[in-house]
Amino acid sequence: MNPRECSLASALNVIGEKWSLLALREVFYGVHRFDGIVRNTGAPRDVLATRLRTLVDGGVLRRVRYSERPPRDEYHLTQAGLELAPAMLGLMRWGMRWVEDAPVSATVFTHSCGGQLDAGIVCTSCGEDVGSGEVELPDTGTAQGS
Amino acid sequence: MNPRECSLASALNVIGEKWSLLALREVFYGVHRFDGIVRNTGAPRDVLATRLRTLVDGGVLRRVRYSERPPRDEYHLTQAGLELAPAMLGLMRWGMRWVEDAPVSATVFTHSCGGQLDAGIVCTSCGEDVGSGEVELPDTGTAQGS
DNA sequence: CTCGTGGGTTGCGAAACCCAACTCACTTAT
DNA sequence: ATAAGTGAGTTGGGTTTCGCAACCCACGAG
Repeated sequence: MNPRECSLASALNVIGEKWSLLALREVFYGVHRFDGIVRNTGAPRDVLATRLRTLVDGGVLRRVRYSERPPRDEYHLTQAGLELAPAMLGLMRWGMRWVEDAPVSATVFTHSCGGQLDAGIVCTSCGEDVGSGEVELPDTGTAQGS
Repeated sequence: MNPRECSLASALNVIGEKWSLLALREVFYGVHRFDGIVRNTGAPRDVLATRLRTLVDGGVLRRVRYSERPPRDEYHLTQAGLELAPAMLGLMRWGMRWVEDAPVSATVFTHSCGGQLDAGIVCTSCGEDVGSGEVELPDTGTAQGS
Protein backbone atom coordinates (compact mmCIF):
# COMPACT_ATOMS: atom_id res chain seq x y z
CA MET A 1 0.00 0.00 0.00
CA ASN A 2 2.81 2.35 0.87
CA PRO A 3 5.44 3.25 -1.65
CA ARG A 4 8.51 1.06 -1.67
CA GLU A 5 11.31 2.34 0.49
CA CYS A 6 14.37 2.59 -1.59
CA SER A 7 17.72 4.28 -1.62
CA LEU A 8 17.01 5.43 -5.14
CA ALA A 9 14.16 7.56 -3.87
CA SER A 10 16.40 8.94 -1.15
CA ALA A 11 19.06 9.79 -3.68
CA LEU A 12 16.53 11.52 -5.88
CA ASN A 13 15.41 13.65 -2.96
CA VAL A 14 18.86 15.18 -2.94
CA ILE A 15 19.88 15.29 -6.60
CA GLY A 16 16.68 14.50 -8.46
CA GLU A 17 15.21 17.94 -9.02
CA LYS A 18 15.48 19.73 -12.28
CA TRP A 19 18.90 21.36 -12.87
CA SER A 20 20.57 19.69 -9.90
CA LEU A 21 22.56 17.21 -11.93
CA LEU A 22 23.44 19.77 -14.56
CA ALA A 23 24.74 22.07 -11.86
CA LEU A 24 26.79 19.22 -10.47
CA ARG A 25 28.12 18.47 -13.92
CA GLU A 26 29.49 21.99 -14.08
CA VAL A 27 31.22 21.66 -10.76
CA PHE A 28 32.73 18.40 -11.97
CA TYR A 29 33.94 20.28 -15.00
CA GLY A 30 35.63 22.86 -12.86
CA VAL A 31 33.05 25.64 -13.00
CA HIS A 32 32.65 26.58 -9.38
CA ARG A 33 30.86 29.91 -9.45
CA PHE A 34 27.26 30.95 -9.67
CA ASP A 35 27.33 32.91 -12.89
CA GLY A 36 29.37 30.27 -14.65
CA ILE A 37 26.93 27.58 -13.66
CA VAL A 38 24.03 29.73 -14.76
CA ARG A 39 25.64 30.31 -18.14
CA ASN A 40 26.60 26.72 -18.78
CA THR A 41 23.38 25.13 -17.66
CA GLY A 42 20.82 27.70 -18.77
CA ALA A 43 19.02 27.33 -15.46
CA PRO A 44 17.06 30.31 -14.13
CA ARG A 45 19.09 32.13 -11.52
CA ASP A 46 16.57 31.82 -8.75
CA VAL A 47 16.02 28.14 -9.31
CA LEU A 48 19.73 27.55 -9.38
CA ALA A 49 20.18 29.45 -6.13
CA THR A 50 17.76 27.17 -4.33
CA ARG A 51 19.21 24.05 -5.99
CA LEU A 52 22.69 24.93 -4.85
CA ARG A 53 21.35 25.42 -1.37
CA THR A 54 19.73 22.01 -1.26
CA LEU A 55 22.87 20.45 -2.70
CA VAL A 56 24.91 22.08 0.03
CA ASP A 57 22.39 21.03 2.66
CA GLY A 58 22.43 17.55 1.22
CA GLY A 59 26.16 17.31 1.67
CA VAL A 60 26.96 17.10 -2.02
CA LEU A 61 28.54 20.51 -2.38
CA ARG A 62 30.31 22.78 0.04
CA ARG A 63 30.89 26.50 -0.12
CA VAL A 64 34.43 27.73 -0.21
CA ARG A 65 34.95 31.43 0.38
CA TYR A 66 37.27 33.09 -2.05
CA SER A 67 36.54 36.69 -1.20
CA GLU A 68 35.68 38.50 1.97
CA ARG A 69 34.04 41.80 1.22
CA PRO A 70 32.07 41.29 -0.75
CA PRO A 71 31.61 37.82 0.65
CA ARG A 72 31.70 35.36 -2.23
CA ASP A 73 31.84 31.62 -2.25
CA GLU A 74 32.65 28.94 -4.73
CA TYR A 75 30.89 25.62 -4.84
CA HIS A 76 33.06 22.56 -4.51
CA LEU A 77 32.39 18.85 -4.41
CA THR A 78 32.42 17.02 -1.13
CA GLN A 79 33.37 13.38 -0.95
CA ALA A 80 29.71 12.50 -1.37
CA GLY A 81 29.61 14.69 -4.44
CA LEU A 82 32.68 13.10 -5.96
CA GLU A 83 31.14 9.70 -5.50
CA LEU A 84 28.28 10.66 -7.72
CA ALA A 85 30.69 10.30 -10.61
CA PRO A 86 29.74 6.71 -11.45
CA ALA A 87 26.06 7.52 -11.62
CA MET A 88 26.60 10.65 -13.68
CA LEU A 89 28.94 8.90 -16.03
CA GLY A 90 26.38 6.16 -16.43
CA LEU A 91 23.74 8.68 -17.39
CA MET A 92 26.03 10.52 -19.78
CA ARG A 93 27.04 7.32 -21.48
CA TRP A 94 23.44 6.25 -21.72
CA GLY A 95 22.43 9.55 -23.24
CA MET A 96 25.19 9.34 -25.80
CA ARG A 97 24.21 5.85 -26.77
CA TRP A 98 20.45 6.03 -26.73
CA VAL A 99 19.14 9.55 -27.09
CA GLU A 100 18.79 10.84 -30.62
CA ASP A 101 20.66 14.02 -31.33
CA ALA A 102 22.57 13.82 -28.10
CA PRO A 103 25.97 15.35 -28.72
CA VAL A 104 28.83 12.88 -29.02
CA SER A 105 30.32 15.04 -26.31
CA ALA A 106 34.08 14.99 -26.17
CA THR A 107 34.13 16.02 -22.53
CA VAL A 108 34.68 12.96 -20.44
CA PHE A 109 36.51 11.98 -17.33
CA THR A 110 39.99 10.63 -17.57
CA HIS A 111 41.89 8.15 -15.50
CA SER A 112 45.33 8.95 -14.13
CA CYS A 113 46.71 6.65 -16.80
CA GLY A 114 45.26 8.96 -19.43
CA GLY A 115 42.52 6.59 -20.55
CA GLN A 116 38.86 7.45 -20.52
CA LEU A 117 36.71 6.33 -17.66
CA ASP A 118 33.47 4.52 -18.20
CA ALA A 119 30.66 3.45 -15.96
CA GLY A 120 30.10 -0.23 -15.71
CA ILE A 121 28.61 -2.91 -13.57
CA VAL A 122 30.82 -5.14 -11.55
CA CYS A 123 29.94 -8.28 -9.66
CA THR A 124 31.01 -7.88 -6.05
CA SER A 125 31.50 -11.56 -5.50
CA CYS A 126 33.14 -12.90 -8.63
CA GLY A 127 34.61 -9.57 -9.67
CA GLU A 128 33.54 -10.01 -13.25
CA ASP A 129 32.78 -6.95 -15.32
CA VAL A 130 29.24 -7.48 -16.47
CA GLY A 131 28.29 -6.20 -19.89
CA SER A 132 25.24 -3.95 -19.78
CA GLY A 133 22.22 -6.05 -20.49
CA GLU A 134 23.36 -9.12 -18.63
CA VAL A 135 21.71 -8.01 -15.45
CA GLU A 136 19.60 -10.54 -13.67
CA LEU A 137 16.38 -8.99 -12.48
CA PRO A 138 15.25 -9.64 -8.94
CA ASP A 139 12.78 -12.50 -8.95
CA THR A 140 9.69 -10.69 -7.86
CA GLY A 141 7.60 -12.52 -10.39
CA THR A 142 4.52 -10.59 -11.36
CA ALA A 143 3.83 -9.38 -7.84
CA GLN A 144 2.10 -6.04 -8.03
CA GLY A 145 1.08 -5.05 -4.54
CA SER A 146 3.26 -3.94 -1.69
CA MET B 1 26.75 31.97 -23.76
CA ASN B 2 24.58 29.02 -24.64
CA PRO B 3 24.20 26.15 -22.27
CA ARG B 4 26.71 23.38 -22.68
CA GLU B 5 25.59 20.62 -24.97
CA CYS B 6 25.86 17.41 -23.14
CA SER B 7 24.59 13.89 -23.26
CA LEU B 8 23.66 14.20 -19.61
CA ALA B 9 21.13 16.87 -20.47
CA SER B 10 19.78 14.68 -23.27
CA ALA B 11 19.45 11.76 -20.90
CA LEU B 12 17.64 13.90 -18.36
CA ASN B 13 15.16 14.98 -21.00
CA VAL B 14 14.05 11.37 -21.20
CA ILE B 15 14.37 10.07 -17.65
CA GLY B 16 14.94 13.18 -15.58
CA GLU B 17 11.43 14.19 -14.64
CA LYS B 18 9.96 13.45 -11.28
CA TRP B 19 8.78 9.83 -10.90
CA SER B 20 10.38 8.60 -14.10
CA LEU B 21 13.23 6.77 -12.45
CA LEU B 22 11.03 5.37 -9.73
CA ALA B 23 8.65 4.03 -12.35
CA LEU B 24 11.60 2.45 -14.12
CA ARG B 25 12.79 0.95 -10.87
CA GLU B 26 9.47 -0.83 -10.56
CA VAL B 27 9.71 -2.24 -14.05
CA PHE B 28 13.22 -3.45 -13.21
CA TYR B 29 11.74 -5.10 -10.17
CA GLY B 30 9.18 -6.92 -12.26
CA VAL B 31 6.16 -4.71 -11.68
CA HIS B 32 4.87 -4.13 -15.17
CA ARG B 33 1.37 -2.75 -14.72
CA PHE B 34 -0.04 0.66 -14.10
CA ASP B 35 -1.69 0.08 -10.77
CA GLY B 36 1.31 -1.77 -9.39
CA ILE B 37 3.61 1.04 -10.35
CA VAL B 38 1.24 3.58 -8.84
CA ARG B 39 1.12 1.64 -5.59
CA ASN B 40 4.84 1.05 -5.29
CA THR B 41 5.99 4.52 -6.23
CA GLY B 42 3.24 6.65 -4.70
CA ALA B 43 3.12 8.74 -7.87
CA PRO B 44 -0.17 10.42 -8.78
CA ARG B 45 -1.95 8.41 -11.44
CA ASP B 46 -2.17 11.21 -13.96
CA VAL B 47 1.46 12.12 -13.66
CA LEU B 48 2.46 8.50 -13.96
CA ALA B 49 0.37 8.10 -17.09
CA THR B 50 2.20 10.92 -18.82
CA ARG B 51 5.59 9.73 -17.54
CA LEU B 52 5.02 6.27 -18.91
CA ARG B 53 4.10 7.81 -22.21
CA THR B 54 7.28 9.83 -22.43
CA LEU B 55 9.31 6.81 -21.40
CA VAL B 56 7.68 4.81 -24.18
CA ASP B 57 8.22 7.65 -26.65
CA GLY B 58 11.79 7.91 -25.47
CA GLY B 59 12.39 4.27 -26.25
CA VAL B 60 13.01 3.22 -22.68
CA LEU B 61 9.84 1.22 -22.20
CA ARG B 62 7.61 -0.60 -24.61
CA ARG B 63 4.00 -1.61 -24.22
CA VAL B 64 3.19 -5.29 -24.37
CA ARG B 65 -0.46 -6.16 -24.77
CA TYR B 66 -1.65 -8.88 -22.48
CA SER B 67 -5.38 -8.52 -23.03
CA GLU B 68 -7.48 -7.59 -26.00
CA ARG B 69 -10.86 -6.39 -24.92
CA PRO B 70 -10.46 -4.58 -22.78
CA PRO B 71 -7.16 -3.58 -24.29
CA ARG B 72 -4.51 -3.66 -21.60
CA ASP B 73 -0.78 -3.36 -21.83
CA GLU B 74 2.16 -4.04 -19.64
CA TYR B 75 5.26 -1.89 -19.60
CA HIS B 76 8.50 -3.67 -20.35
CA LEU B 77 12.09 -2.55 -20.65
CA THR B 78 13.62 -2.11 -24.05
CA GLN B 79 17.33 -2.61 -24.58
CA ALA B 80 17.81 1.07 -23.91
CA GLY B 81 15.88 0.67 -20.68
CA LEU B 82 17.94 -2.29 -19.55
CA GLU B 83 21.09 -0.34 -20.13
CA LEU B 84 20.00 2.23 -17.60
CA ALA B 85 20.88 -0.35 -14.98
CA PRO B 86 24.41 0.95 -14.32
CA ALA B 87 23.20 4.49 -13.79
CA MET B 88 20.34 3.42 -11.55
CA LEU B 89 22.54 1.13 -9.54
CA GLY B 90 24.98 3.97 -9.14
CA LEU B 91 22.28 6.21 -7.77
CA MET B 92 20.94 3.53 -5.44
CA ARG B 93 24.34 2.79 -4.07
CA TRP B 94 25.04 6.44 -3.62
CA GLY B 95 21.77 6.95 -1.78
CA MET B 96 22.53 4.04 0.52
CA ARG B 97 25.95 5.37 1.30
CA TRP B 98 25.35 9.07 1.59
CA VAL B 99 21.75 9.91 2.35
CA GLU B 100 20.73 9.84 5.96
CA ASP B 101 17.84 7.56 6.75
CA ALA B 102 17.98 5.94 3.37
CA PRO B 103 16.89 2.35 3.80
CA VAL B 104 19.68 -0.21 3.68
CA SER B 105 17.47 -1.73 1.02
CA ALA B 106 17.92 -5.43 0.55
CA THR B 107 16.62 -5.32 -2.98
CA VAL B 108 19.54 -5.34 -5.32
CA PHE B 109 20.47 -6.79 -8.62
CA THR B 110 22.24 -10.11 -8.75
CA HIS B 111 24.74 -11.53 -11.15
CA SER B 112 24.25 -14.94 -12.73
CA CYS B 113 26.92 -16.21 -10.34
CA GLY B 114 24.68 -15.25 -7.44
CA GLY B 115 26.79 -12.32 -6.29
CA GLN B 116 25.51 -8.78 -5.98
CA LEU B 117 26.13 -6.33 -8.73
CA ASP B 118 27.60 -2.96 -8.09
CA ALA B 119 28.14 0.10 -10.18
CA GLY B 120 31.72 1.13 -10.65
CA ILE B 121 34.02 3.11 -12.85
CA VAL B 122 36.32 1.32 -15.17
CA CYS B 123 39.18 2.71 -17.19
CA THR B 124 38.63 1.87 -20.83
CA SER B 125 42.29 1.86 -21.69
CA CYS B 126 44.05 0.18 -18.80
CA GLY B 127 41.01 -1.75 -17.65
CA GLU B 128 41.59 -0.89 -14.04
CA ASP B 129 38.64 -0.65 -11.70
CA VAL B 130 38.86 2.83 -10.32
CA GLY B 131 37.78 3.37 -6.75
CA SER B 132 35.22 6.15 -6.43
CA GLY B 133 37.04 9.33 -5.66
CA GLU B 134 40.04 8.70 -7.84
CA VAL B 135 38.47 10.41 -10.78
CA GLU B 136 40.59 12.96 -12.55
CA LEU B 137 38.53 16.00 -13.37
CA PRO B 138 38.75 17.42 -16.85
CA ASP B 139 41.33 20.19 -16.89
CA THR B 140 39.12 23.14 -17.55
CA GLY B 141 40.95 25.24 -15.03
CA THR B 142 38.77 28.00 -13.69
CA ALA B 143 37.14 28.73 -17.02
CA GLN B 144 33.68 30.05 -16.45
CA GLY B 145 32.27 31.12 -19.79
CA SER B 146 30.97 28.99 -22.59
C1' DC C 1 -27.31 -5.79 -11.17
C1' DT C 2 -24.18 -4.37 -8.19
C1' DC C 3 -19.22 -4.67 -6.80
C1' DG C 4 -14.45 -4.86 -7.86
C1' DT C 5 -10.39 -4.22 -10.91
C1' DG C 6 -7.44 -2.28 -14.44
C1' DG C 7 -6.13 1.74 -16.79
C1' DG C 8 -6.63 5.57 -17.33
C1' DT C 9 -8.90 11.09 -17.88
C1' DT C 10 -10.79 15.48 -15.84
C1' DG C 11 -11.02 19.58 -12.80
C1' DC C 12 -9.04 22.44 -9.90
C1' DG C 13 -6.09 24.46 -6.21
C1' DA C 14 -1.19 24.47 -4.70
C1' DA C 15 3.43 24.42 -5.75
C1' DA C 16 7.31 24.90 -8.81
C1' DC C 17 9.27 27.04 -12.74
C1' DC C 18 10.89 30.70 -15.77
C1' DC C 19 12.04 35.33 -16.94
C1' DA C 20 13.23 40.01 -16.48
C1' DA C 21 14.40 43.45 -13.51
C1' DC C 22 16.42 44.99 -9.38
C1' DT C 23 19.80 45.13 -5.42
C1' DC C 24 24.36 45.24 -3.06
C1' DA C 25 29.10 45.49 -3.00
C1' DC C 26 32.66 46.13 -5.05
C1' DT C 27 36.38 46.93 -9.63
C1' DT C 28 37.70 48.82 -13.68
C1' DA C 29 37.47 52.04 -17.32
C1' DT C 30 36.60 57.32 -19.16
C1' DA D 1 34.27 61.61 -10.44
C1' DT D 2 30.95 59.52 -12.67
C1' DA D 3 29.93 55.43 -15.61
C1' DA D 4 29.90 50.85 -16.79
C1' DG D 5 30.81 46.02 -15.53
C1' DT D 6 31.05 41.72 -12.55
C1' DG D 7 29.44 38.48 -9.09
C1' DA D 8 25.89 36.62 -6.47
C1' DG D 9 22.07 36.52 -5.67
C1' DT D 10 16.59 38.36 -4.51
C1' DT D 11 11.96 39.97 -5.94
C1' DG D 12 7.68 40.24 -8.63
C1' DG D 13 4.80 38.19 -11.88
C1' DG D 14 2.90 35.06 -15.03
C1' DT D 15 2.93 30.38 -16.80
C1' DT D 16 3.46 25.26 -16.21
C1' DT D 17 3.46 21.39 -13.75
C1' DC D 18 2.07 18.67 -9.70
C1' DG D 19 -0.92 16.39 -6.77
C1' DC D 20 -5.27 14.79 -5.29
C1' DA D 21 -9.77 13.23 -5.50
C1' DA D 22 -13.35 12.05 -8.37
C1' DC D 23 -14.99 10.26 -12.40
C1' DC D 24 -15.29 7.11 -16.65
C1' DC D 25 -15.26 2.88 -19.44
C1' DA D 26 -14.80 -2.00 -20.20
C1' DC D 27 -15.01 -6.04 -18.33
C1' DG D 28 -15.48 -10.27 -14.91
C1' DA D 29 -17.34 -12.31 -10.63
C1' DG D 30 -20.97 -13.04 -7.21
